[in-house]
Amino acid sequence: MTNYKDTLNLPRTRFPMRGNLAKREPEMLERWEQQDIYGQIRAVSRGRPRFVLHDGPPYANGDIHLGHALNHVLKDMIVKSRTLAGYDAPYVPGWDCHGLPIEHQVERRFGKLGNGLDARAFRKACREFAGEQVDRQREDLKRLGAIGDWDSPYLTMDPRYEAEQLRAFARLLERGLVFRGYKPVHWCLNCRSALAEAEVEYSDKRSDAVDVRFAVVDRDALGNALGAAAPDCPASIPIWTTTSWTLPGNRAVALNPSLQYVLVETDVGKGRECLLIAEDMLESVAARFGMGERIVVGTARGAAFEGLELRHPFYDRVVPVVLGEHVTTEAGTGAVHTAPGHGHEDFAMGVEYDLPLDCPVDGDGKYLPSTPLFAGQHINKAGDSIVEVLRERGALLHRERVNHSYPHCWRHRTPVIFRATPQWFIGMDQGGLRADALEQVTQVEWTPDWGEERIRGMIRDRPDWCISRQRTWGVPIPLFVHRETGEMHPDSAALALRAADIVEQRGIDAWFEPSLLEVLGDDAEMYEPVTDVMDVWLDSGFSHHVVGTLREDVSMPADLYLEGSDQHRGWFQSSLLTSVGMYRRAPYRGVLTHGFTVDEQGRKMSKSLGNVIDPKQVYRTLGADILRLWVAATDYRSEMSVSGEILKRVSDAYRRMRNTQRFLLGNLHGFDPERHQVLDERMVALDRWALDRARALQDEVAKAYERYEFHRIYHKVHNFCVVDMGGFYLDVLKDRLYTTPAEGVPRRSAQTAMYHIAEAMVRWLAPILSFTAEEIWAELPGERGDSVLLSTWHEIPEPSVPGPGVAGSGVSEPDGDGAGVDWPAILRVRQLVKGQLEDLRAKGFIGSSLDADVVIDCADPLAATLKQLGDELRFVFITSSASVNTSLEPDPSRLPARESPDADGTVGPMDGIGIEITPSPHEKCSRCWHKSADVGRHAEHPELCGRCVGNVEGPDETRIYA
RNA sequence: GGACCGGUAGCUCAGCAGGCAGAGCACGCGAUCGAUAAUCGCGCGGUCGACCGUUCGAAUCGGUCCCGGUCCA
Repeated sequence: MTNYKDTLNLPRTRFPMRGNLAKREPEMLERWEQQDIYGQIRAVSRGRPRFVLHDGPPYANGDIHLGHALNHVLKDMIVKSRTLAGYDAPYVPGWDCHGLPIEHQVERRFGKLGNGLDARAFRKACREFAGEQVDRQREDLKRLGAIGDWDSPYLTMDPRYEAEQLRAFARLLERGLVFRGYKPVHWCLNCRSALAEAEVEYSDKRSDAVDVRFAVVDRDALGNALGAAAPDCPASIPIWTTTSWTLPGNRAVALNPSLQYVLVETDVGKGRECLLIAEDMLESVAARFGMGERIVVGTARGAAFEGLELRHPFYDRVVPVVLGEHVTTEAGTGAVHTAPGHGHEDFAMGVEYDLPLDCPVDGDGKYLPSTPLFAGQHINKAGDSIVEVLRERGALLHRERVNHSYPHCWRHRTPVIFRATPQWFIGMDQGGLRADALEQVTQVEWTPDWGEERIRGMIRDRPDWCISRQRTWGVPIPLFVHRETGEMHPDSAALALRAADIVEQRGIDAWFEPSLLEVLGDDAEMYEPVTDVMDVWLDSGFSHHVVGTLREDVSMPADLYLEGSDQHRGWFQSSLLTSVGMYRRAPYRGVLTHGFTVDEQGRKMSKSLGNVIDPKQVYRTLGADILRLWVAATDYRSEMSVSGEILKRVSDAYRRMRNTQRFLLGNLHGFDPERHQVLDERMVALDRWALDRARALQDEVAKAYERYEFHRIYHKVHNFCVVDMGGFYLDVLKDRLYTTPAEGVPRRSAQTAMYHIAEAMVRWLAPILSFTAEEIWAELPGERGDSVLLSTWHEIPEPSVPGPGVAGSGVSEPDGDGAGVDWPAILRVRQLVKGQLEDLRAKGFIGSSLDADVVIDCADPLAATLKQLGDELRFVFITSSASVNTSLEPDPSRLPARESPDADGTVGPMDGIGIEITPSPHEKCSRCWHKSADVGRHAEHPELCGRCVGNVEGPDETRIYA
């Protein structure tokens, strides 16, 4: 017996079935490094329309977590897909290097500033620490396959960056946006510094809540306000507060002008007295105070009490009743203790009523020595003494512990306080900054679109931006102030520019050196430099200007900023405000946000839940491509779930796509696209169909990339591999590829289609599965560049000559696809045949579908469609024979396919069709495995069918349809 | 406490100009041993978060609520 297997063209490829990514990816990284892939991409992209994705700098502290990985993979997929779409898409990564967390790390190593290191050495240590962190993070991000200018990222601690930041700041000074203010700011006792809104987060805190009497000085005045007689017992307005430590700073009690207040006479343990309480709060207050009987003495709106004098509970001080809309009936008594140095609204009240602005608390949280009763005590420990004093003075009504939401330092997670101190601000309403920013917001494309509403609300409501920090590791605020008045130097902008030049040459330490005063010339006597540094949000916020100025390859405004949705309050906002402040325009044309990573149950990742997924762990075991595929597969607009199972599913999908490519590669063996392509009238109809499908899919894929809808790409490409390719086209193709002559048109036609599909698909995958795509690229036949990342979308050819169905077959061109063959109808019949085959298989009559003969009984036009394929129909069904019987009369009610009501391309049940499947009675050809009557007819090849004899000896088989 | 986003099969996602619930994976059974740690076929699987309303008809429109997430206070 001859071994006919040698006469077959079975797949051959070096491309392994399994990716072994953990091992192979690092090799690919090395290759990219050697060939300077980023430089090469820049070179081939030169002169194309530019697309700038500007990187938001991660903070240079700690190893990357899944959120970083997700963010950078998304950015990388965008940059790569834009490159493939024919853009010049540079990517310059950046790092945020100044700030408190790094100072803490350095303190941990070397001790607090002054104990171990002086300021200069401290800054040097910070710089070194940040540098190490950048190196670590950079290696991890590169390992994910992200391509970019990793060798020269932008670092906010680079002296050129710092200098350019100072110049940017000078521009804000020029525009008059910076001022010095004495205002309450969030103050972290651990940082010993002011905090910006964005550095504050709210969480629950347990506090002492007290109700305090503010005695009415003049009962007659109270009576007048109520339009009633003056009460004949002690009267007071109770306030409720959870921050009793601010009582020393009290300067007023605020009522809501439009709320109803009632004066009730009652006894809560100190004899008869009158209390003024918001009507809506009366019940809850009564319950809290344990009021017994009570008599309503009078009622009036809050407005009636304006200016009423009250006695401070423990200081010899008379404070007025003031009116504010911020007073609500959510909690308390409807009367709010007001300390202008300790709160926003309190401050506003102070401005309105010209109240003294006290802040009796120092930066460590201790009462100033000048504070009566509490001097030197720490506010966190003063609670008991204050309560004691209140009790002594008969001012305490009630005390309890409450849980409430309270601002915390987002670095320390400790409660912050409101404290009035002199600070530097960017004024939101000076120079029209707020209005301009709100206008610019509308010019930006926000994705998802609710981002616009979110940032608009934040800008509308935010207070002036406190930009000064009393810290060491940061860019100095380049201002000189008058030694006596504290006023800014009149030439501040120019001086800041001089300072920038100095910093550029000598580093930020130069700002703190005595020689700096030289820039002041004659004014050196009268002015001194500010020693505060800038809020780090300003560092990264200015990156649009700095990177745009320092880098020729990047132009601003950027096309896209892409960060987690939390950056609406962070970087998106700081960038917008600085850009509008400097240039009156937004720094970005589009802003895209992604959600956070959560576990399978949708829970946030946390160490305590034990559901944290470490990106390193993933790329060290499954490979970075799997992580990247997960990112692509998940709709990132809301939260993104990850878990072991999810990653396993993703790995399965990966293998599927990998193997589809492997099959294509294996069967492209011996195919030279230069010489072997069949793109004329000889191209087999089914191959035209496959090209049409690929072309249609490519349109969708390109569109989805354009819209950053990666999960659609994942599903579509995967579906294409499973359904169109594996489930149909490639399955059908096997016979033709394996059994027809290697050089013959039928096989070359199939290879032509597969070749273009592989070329197209490797590019679809490249932005996502970069490592794998590169591996495929290297195995594809034909001349090609060093890397798939240097190419653009593949142009899938359309055979120039109409296919077989069109000319005179009598069958009309149905869909415009498949060259005149109604493939959707055929696929529907095929589906039915598969079902029938399964029945027969279950009964044990057949194993392989090639054991069967099939007869389709139906009417026109389906019959004509099927008959059109003639003997080749059997290849579509992968049966030994397939024929069409038209014994059924045309019957409109049973018409299948296109004419039936649901024949809009969907595969539905088909009436009016009979399928008869029988085991083939014939011998099996040992070469092509079809069972055929003509097996054995050829004396020299007794095991072969006639078709195979031809394919082995000649003449070649002809294929027109399949 | 307020705003916004999400809740469709075990998993990832479609469907959301209202008209019989979809795909792929997973799972089960079977086939192939010429994609073999692979491939093919068949099957299984959801009261579309809950409730109420509009409608002849709602996953799709409106309302309330629950759960998860983000942001704001």
